[in-house]
Amino acid sequence: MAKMMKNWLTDIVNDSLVKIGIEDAASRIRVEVPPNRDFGDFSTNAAMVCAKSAKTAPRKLAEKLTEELEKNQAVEKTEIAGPGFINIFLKSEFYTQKLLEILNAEKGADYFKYNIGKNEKVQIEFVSANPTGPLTVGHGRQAIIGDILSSVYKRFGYQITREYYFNDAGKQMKKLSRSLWVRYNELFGIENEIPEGGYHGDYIIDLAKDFREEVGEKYKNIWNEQADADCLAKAKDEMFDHIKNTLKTLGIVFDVYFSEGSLFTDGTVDKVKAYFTDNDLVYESDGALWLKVSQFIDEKDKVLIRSDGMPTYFFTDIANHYKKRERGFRKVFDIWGADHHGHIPRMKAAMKALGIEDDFFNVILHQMVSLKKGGEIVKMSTRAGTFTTLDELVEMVGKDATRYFYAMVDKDAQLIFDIDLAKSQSMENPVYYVQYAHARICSLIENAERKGIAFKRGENLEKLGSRADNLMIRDLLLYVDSLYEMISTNSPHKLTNYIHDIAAMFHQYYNSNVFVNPEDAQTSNARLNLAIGVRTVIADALSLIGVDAPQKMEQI
RNA sequence: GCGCCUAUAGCUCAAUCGGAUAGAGCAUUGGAUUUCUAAUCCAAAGGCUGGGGGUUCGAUUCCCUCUGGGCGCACCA
Repeated sequence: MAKMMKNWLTDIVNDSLVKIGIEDAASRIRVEVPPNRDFGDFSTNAAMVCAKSAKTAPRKLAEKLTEELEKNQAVEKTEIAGPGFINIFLKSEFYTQKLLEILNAEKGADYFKYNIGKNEKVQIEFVSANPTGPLTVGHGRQAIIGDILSSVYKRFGYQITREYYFNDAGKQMKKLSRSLWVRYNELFGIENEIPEGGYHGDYIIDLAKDFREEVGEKYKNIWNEQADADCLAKAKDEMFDHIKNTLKTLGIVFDVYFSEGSLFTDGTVDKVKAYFTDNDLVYESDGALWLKVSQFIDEKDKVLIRSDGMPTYFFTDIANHYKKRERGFRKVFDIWGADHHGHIPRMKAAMKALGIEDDFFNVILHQMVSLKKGGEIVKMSTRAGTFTTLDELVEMVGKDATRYFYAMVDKDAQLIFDIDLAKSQSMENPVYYVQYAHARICSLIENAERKGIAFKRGENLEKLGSRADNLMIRDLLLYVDSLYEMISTNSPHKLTNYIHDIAAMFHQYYNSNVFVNPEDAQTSNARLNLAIGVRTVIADALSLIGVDAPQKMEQI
């Protein structure tokens, strides 16, 4: 199992601090990568942070600290800079030893594991679109965020369930079946109105044609319960197949598709209602049942059951989360678009009302996605049928670019997807930059074999040791750190940033170092080992992002 | 009116719980043994980090305020 480099070094720095008589600094000191590679391999702010309590000038304290630090076996030398930064250089032997660990790992994934989750059951719920139409580019964003986070949480030892929550009963589904029926009848020249809030999209027309093939004229001008049920079944099944297929093209498979309806049939909804009633958390007013959320947060009370007897979305979602807790999850993450953020406080209030632990319910919010076409931002609406679907997007730019592009933008920033750009210029997409680094290394190995240099894993590493070698390995060692940083902020873009940097480092290294030199087989082999270390990290990162790591790049 | 997110190079975005000279890609300009695959590399140019205050050794980051953009404020989901 890999160590997190920064933590490991922070411990070393802290040990040194303790030895010079400074305790309790562990939580405040940090080890970072300096902004300029010439400064050092790592740097720490320890002397600056501790100066006040030690009643010593930062640089003076730094002198004492570096003396202690240099006693460590891994440390080559230290330097004091600026207001009191301590820059640390580690020994080449340390780096080659670490490279060996990466190389000797039978599978990269095992070496890069870091078990902090302790097999805790965690659920990540995302997409969760009702089967009323194709997925939009907005759904795509949470599909990718959810999928990548799931993979990385798994890597950190959590038992992850990828869950899709859907409602295939309610009011919207009724409108869906009626919309289909209207379109079906149009095929016979019979005009009816698509219901208010119904579905106008072209995909309904396609469905209608299919439906006519299947049932002929059976429901021509006939609307009854049977027609409703058949239209609903047709629309729902087709839409769900379609959605699942879209997700599959993006490489996403859910562990559980959870039906909202089951919360009613298995008694969960009744149970939650009884709990609220018993604990005096609800009251009736205007014929509706209200939850006293105002007891918990600064908001007005909310309706659980409408005056017509139908439960609200709020209520079923409370039941959904109650059920999640009952199903044994210790923690859940819901990935929601920013348009749902108003829902968060009241859900938290409901969790409190139910006596569920504060850290159980978590929302990962992402900002909205819009499309740019012909230089203009396109507004999208599922119900009006004016949107670009996720399929269309994947079709245009491909799975890898779609995933990478969604992942690389901070979830808190709005994502504007420029369709024309994605279509016209593949060079625009940084995914190729990373993939190319991987392919380049593959071809290096091939080339070495052609020139009679048989690759020997883990040998000749003593030939490494240049500054460039050390820094390349240092960056590889920061991989697990970057994964950890990613899940501690739930931000997939940290990973794409990291791996882009690795690719850049490698491309630079490649241009100034010869890998395959028949006249110096030993150095060649050492560098090939380094290259394979890089490839291992890139391949692993790309697999977490869900992007292919090609052996060869097609030339443009 | 209230709440959440956001504002960084011409464009799309980074910047490690407050750190050193704010970095990449694309676009522009000039270069790289006709290659270990040039989807690469090197260099130049491009910034009062939306405006103004504050906190401290130090602010793109934290606080206040103003302005612009997105999204919410239902007996919709």
